[in-house]
Amino acid sequence: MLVSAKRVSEHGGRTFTEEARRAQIVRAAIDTVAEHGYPNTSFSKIAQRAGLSSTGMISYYFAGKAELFDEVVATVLRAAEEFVGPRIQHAQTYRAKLRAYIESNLDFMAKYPGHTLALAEIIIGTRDRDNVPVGAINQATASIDALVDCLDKGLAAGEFADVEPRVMAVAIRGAIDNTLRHHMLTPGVDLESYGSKLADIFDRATRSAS
Amino acid sequence: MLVSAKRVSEHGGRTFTEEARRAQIVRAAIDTVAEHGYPNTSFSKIAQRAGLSSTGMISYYFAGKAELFDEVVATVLRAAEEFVGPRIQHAQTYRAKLRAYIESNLDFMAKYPGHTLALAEIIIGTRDRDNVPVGAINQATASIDALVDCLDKGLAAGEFADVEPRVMAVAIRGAIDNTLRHHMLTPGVDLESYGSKLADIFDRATRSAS
Amino acid sequence: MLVSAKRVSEHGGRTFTEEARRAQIVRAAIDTVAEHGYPNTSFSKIAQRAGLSSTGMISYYFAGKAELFDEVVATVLRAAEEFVGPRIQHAQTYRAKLRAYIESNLDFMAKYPGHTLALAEIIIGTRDRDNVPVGAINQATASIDALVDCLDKGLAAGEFADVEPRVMAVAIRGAIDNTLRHHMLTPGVDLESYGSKLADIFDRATRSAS
Amino acid sequence: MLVSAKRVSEHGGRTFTEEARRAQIVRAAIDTVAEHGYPNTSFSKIAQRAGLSSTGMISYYFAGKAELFDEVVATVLRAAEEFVGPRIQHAQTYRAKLRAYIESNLDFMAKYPGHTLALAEIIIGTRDRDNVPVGAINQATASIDALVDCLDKGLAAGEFADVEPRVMAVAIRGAIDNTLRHHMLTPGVDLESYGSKLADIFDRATRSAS
DNA sequence: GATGAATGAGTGTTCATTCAT
DNA sequence: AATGAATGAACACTCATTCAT
Repeated sequence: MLVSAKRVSEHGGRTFTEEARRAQIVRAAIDTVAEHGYPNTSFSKIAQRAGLSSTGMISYYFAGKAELFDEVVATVLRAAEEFVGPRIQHAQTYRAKLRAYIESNLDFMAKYPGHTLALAEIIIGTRDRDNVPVGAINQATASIDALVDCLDKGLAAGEFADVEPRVMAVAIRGAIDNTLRHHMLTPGVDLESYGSKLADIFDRATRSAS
Repeated sequence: MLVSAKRVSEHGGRTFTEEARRAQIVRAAIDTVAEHGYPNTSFSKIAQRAGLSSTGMISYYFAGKAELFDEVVATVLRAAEEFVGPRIQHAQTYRAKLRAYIESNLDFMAKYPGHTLALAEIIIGTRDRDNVPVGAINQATASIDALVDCLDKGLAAGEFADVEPRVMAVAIRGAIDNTLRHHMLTPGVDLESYGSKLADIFDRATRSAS
Repeated sequence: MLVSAKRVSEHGGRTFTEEARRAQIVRAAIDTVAEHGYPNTSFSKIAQRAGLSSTGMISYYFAGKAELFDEVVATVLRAAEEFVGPRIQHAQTYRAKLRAYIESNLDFMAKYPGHTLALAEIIIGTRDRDNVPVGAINQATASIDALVDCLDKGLAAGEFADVEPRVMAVAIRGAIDNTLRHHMLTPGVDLESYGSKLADIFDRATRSAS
Repeated sequence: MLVSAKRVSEHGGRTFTEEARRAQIVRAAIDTVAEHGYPNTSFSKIAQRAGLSSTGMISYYFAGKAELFDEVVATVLRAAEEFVGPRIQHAQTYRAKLRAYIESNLDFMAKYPGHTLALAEIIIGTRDRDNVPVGAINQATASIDALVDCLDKGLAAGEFADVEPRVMAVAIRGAIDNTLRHHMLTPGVDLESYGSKLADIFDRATRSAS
């Protein structure tokens, strides 16, 4: 049997050009959601931004609306993880890891505000056919679980005091996301300086009340 | 000229039945958004839930989609304010007011989870024709501003240490909202117990690092 | 048998107040058509302009859309006839009557531009259920017939030369109506001065070519 | 890159089939307006007549109602110009040109009564959002201006006497259009014979009163 | 593999009319 | 006699998806 001339990437047996097209569409989808909001995002707006002549192309490359936005979410999360992950791992103490988590998240937002905004819109707006916001479960819990894990270990190591890890993790994640939202509405805000201040808040919150 | 037999309420010269219908539609809209998500909410879904024969009825009572959802937002915010306001005013110190703010917000969410969920979806999903999420600005800043004011006064009174009021306010609001979101996804969570724990977190965060 | 307390006018057994309401609605309809055009004229626009609280009132006083606009047409034609008729009758020769017809028509238009505009829009736009513009037939032929009659008699009296009455009548009527239309689009035009010039044209056209 | 297999016409980068569909829809629109009148013309009536499965197809090929009817007007005017133009240019004197204008206009109407009728309805019925019948301005003034120009030149050449060009032009145009209207209502009329008689009228009207 | 064309259900909104009171 | 409320069909238009080529 001959090997196919078209090289196939590791992603579900797709060719390189196929993968490139998908990436192009995903990028256009991110930008469109960021600009128009998820409810106002349609295939035709995405196709237009991607420079495609018809919406049929999108359906050709993605099985449906759900698959496209799943890929969008995955893409943004992957980018965020690549940006944030190393900085957390590089930190020595759990307290330092917590600070790195908060600050690097805000740095990522500052660098890719559209990505983060689109992510939030899609996660909140997407539901499966049982009306359960299924994408949200995966993503939100994944992000939260990582934080919980960090807090758990820090507690065990005696670095944090008086912390209920899950409550704290949910609060931190919400604080980070809301900071972006606040930033989008009041453009004067400097996200980077917010990072260290936000980190300060939760640094203090994880100390004993003394 | 005799006084009209139809009694007119204080709301913009509308009759009682008119006001009742509007309230009925607003209620149905809240429930529909909470269940299906804002992007999947249509007039026909709302009409169906409200037991109306056609979507035309909704257009008959509301000038447009925007007016309906403006009223939804206003209704939920009014309810929240009535619930939360007195508890904050009743607290004596600013530190106590902060705790009351957090706890009563979570209590409100526990009591009317659909209201709060719908509110968040609409605020995030609604944009004006310049793609600016205009409802969000009004509401979000209003809620944030109230918190900032409380923190400012507490700082002046020497009750809080090391606080940058706006950063802190944004964080608190985000933590509260995300707690609801987390609660919706993982139904086991007890919102009321979360309230005091969340209050603890920000109580500690507003103390001096010692 | 007792006489009804409500006085009844000669118009199909309607009371005075009824007739007043109808007149009020007809007036509002004329203005609305003149301003928005016949295709954009709806009962709600008319009701609004007439100061009525609901469109139901219009349906209450008029059996349907057709009856309302029939009355509008009749009203405008009656007004025009009252304005134009005496001036024609007062003229001594048929040539003078023709001039009087043209000039007084343009004077009427100058005085009630909305009426004439609305009339034209409705006549052109209205069809019965067989798609025949039925109102138009009645009105247009009535107006044309009067002109034809005048030209016929003038011909018999030897005042006009080389005239095919119907062709001429249609041309005159069209010239008059188009002058109004032209006036509406280019507001600088002085309708009154146009009247004598238009009369000159057809005065010459009815002379022998010699 | 290879040249696309789909051939593209010169009209705004549209393909042949696209252009064909548009023409088909425009044709159906003309017929529908001629039969039902402009106010009673809807996308669904047009789609039905064009043999299309849904009104969505029309929106697919035309950006909106306005674009469709703009194209209808342009199509009819183009056809009329192609029909009328050469006959006017072929005439040697301005007096002959005037006769050619009137007669060829009526010949066109006799050949395409639906086109002309539809044109008149759309022009009269269409307004922009300031209630200005904008299409009318362009078309009516264009047609009038051509006539005015002819009369001006004829005056300068000493062919016409005692003529106020604009008044005369408006009268001629109105006479022509009204003749069509009259013809539609009373089908016995022979438009072609009307043409020479109408030309006679304005031929006489442009001679000196002697 | 790629695409332009087509589909049909769905969107919010307006319409003239009816009806119970 | 008069009216506010309600109706349901129709409106122009957009949607994600399918399909023949």
